[in-house]
Amino acid sequence: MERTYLKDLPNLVGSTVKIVGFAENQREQSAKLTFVDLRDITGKVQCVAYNLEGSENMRDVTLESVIEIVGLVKARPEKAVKADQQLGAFEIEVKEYKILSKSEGLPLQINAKAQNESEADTRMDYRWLDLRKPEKLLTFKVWTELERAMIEYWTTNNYMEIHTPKILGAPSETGAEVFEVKYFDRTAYLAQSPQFYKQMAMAAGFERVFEIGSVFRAENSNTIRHTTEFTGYDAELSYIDSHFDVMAEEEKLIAFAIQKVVEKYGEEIKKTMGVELKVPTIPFPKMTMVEAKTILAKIGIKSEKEGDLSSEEEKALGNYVETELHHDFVFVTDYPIEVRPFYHMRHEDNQKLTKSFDLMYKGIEITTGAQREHRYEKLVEQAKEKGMNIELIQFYLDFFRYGMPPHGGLGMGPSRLLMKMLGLESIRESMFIFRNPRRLNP
RNA sequence: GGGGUGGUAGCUCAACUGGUUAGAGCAUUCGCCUGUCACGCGAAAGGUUGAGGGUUCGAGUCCCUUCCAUCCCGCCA
Repeated sequence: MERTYLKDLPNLVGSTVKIVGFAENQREQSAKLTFVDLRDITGKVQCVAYNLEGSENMRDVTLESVIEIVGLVKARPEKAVKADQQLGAFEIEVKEYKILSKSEGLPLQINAKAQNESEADTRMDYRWLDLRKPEKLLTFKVWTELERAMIEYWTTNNYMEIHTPKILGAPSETGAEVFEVKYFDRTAYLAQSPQFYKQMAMAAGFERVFEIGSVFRAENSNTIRHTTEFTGYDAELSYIDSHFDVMAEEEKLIAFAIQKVVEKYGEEIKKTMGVELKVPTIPFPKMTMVEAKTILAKIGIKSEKEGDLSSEEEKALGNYVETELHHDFVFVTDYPIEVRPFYHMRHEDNQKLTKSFDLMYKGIEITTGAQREHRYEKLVEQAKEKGMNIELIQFYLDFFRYGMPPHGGLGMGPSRLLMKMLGLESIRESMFIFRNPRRLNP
């Protein structure tokens, strides 16, 4: 007998079906009558076992056990439906059931009986149980659609997908700290970014590339928006005139992807998470760092350091953009060279400023991008000025010696984007499995 | 890495100024109950109060050390 998804039950009243899932709740009404609420990936249904012969009448079903039920789909008695808020107008009259895998006493409470959600640390220890909650599952349905839409955007706009090595002979120089790994008798590094290789793709004539891959940051950061290993979305494109071309691509990409998410899950997100997800308008607001600082000064946020935004400033700017410009996103451009890596291109008329940008979303940074310096001599000069070990990065500099198109690109953190899209309280909630400086399991 | 807050049963929490045997709900096990839906009723089991040291007649409670968690800052996406 074929398994039936719970969402399809309303069309199957009167027929006998086989359903499978987790036992979310169990109510022993008597020795002869037991209710079990079954949950699968599409929904929930109440299953009624009355006086079953040759079994324990579902009294042996512990919470979260995996069970298989064969039963009759019935409209629920009218009285029962009125009283019920949680479960639908249909139920299953159990004919037979099988416990496929019995659950022990749970280490955290995951059904409606839980008065408080378990602490984050406990939930992360038992992430697979935490994720059984339908609202947590939704995060990853949304992630899937977001990523699918971005791939659709990229592939229909002539980007090629690449996969670059994560074990590197030299750090990828994003400015972030790097993990060392033993590589036979040498030291290798985990990629902080596919930066060098997506630029190599430009040298290879790919013109436009994107990559979805893991990035590693050896930073002892303990905040709700940091993690030591996360998925990065990277894009790089050739023959641009400036960083504005990169920003134009990114805003189209994000608006397209969010639109797809809203179309598919907007209602469900509103219902389960209480968040009204808006499709952002194009173009996104843009301002230079100097302009951002001026605005912040005007609204009374003191600047802690020149040429960069503190997290307080990022939040304040996010609020300002939301209330004054009615937008969730804002590009901040023209960062000074001190806070940017050597490969960012500088303005022709101001060698102190880079043709770079960060994209802020609801007060946090989700992207860094720039036009890259593609002229070999200039690049070497900037690397030296930054005190780079030229020998160590010569393999990268060589990409620029035999003709390199002008290009630029960006790196985005989807887990941060998701966190803000869905109003999650921490980045660990938007990741399948979370890593921080201390957590290596599960 | 710096700072704040916290750590009590499997989970979520309680325990007044230090005071007898550290409690409750849920979960688990057992008993009762034909319509519950956070079902209800009864019972059992469950604890080195994160760890180590100290003060005291007496420490979950006060002090020191240490570990862990969490939030904020820094770093960054």
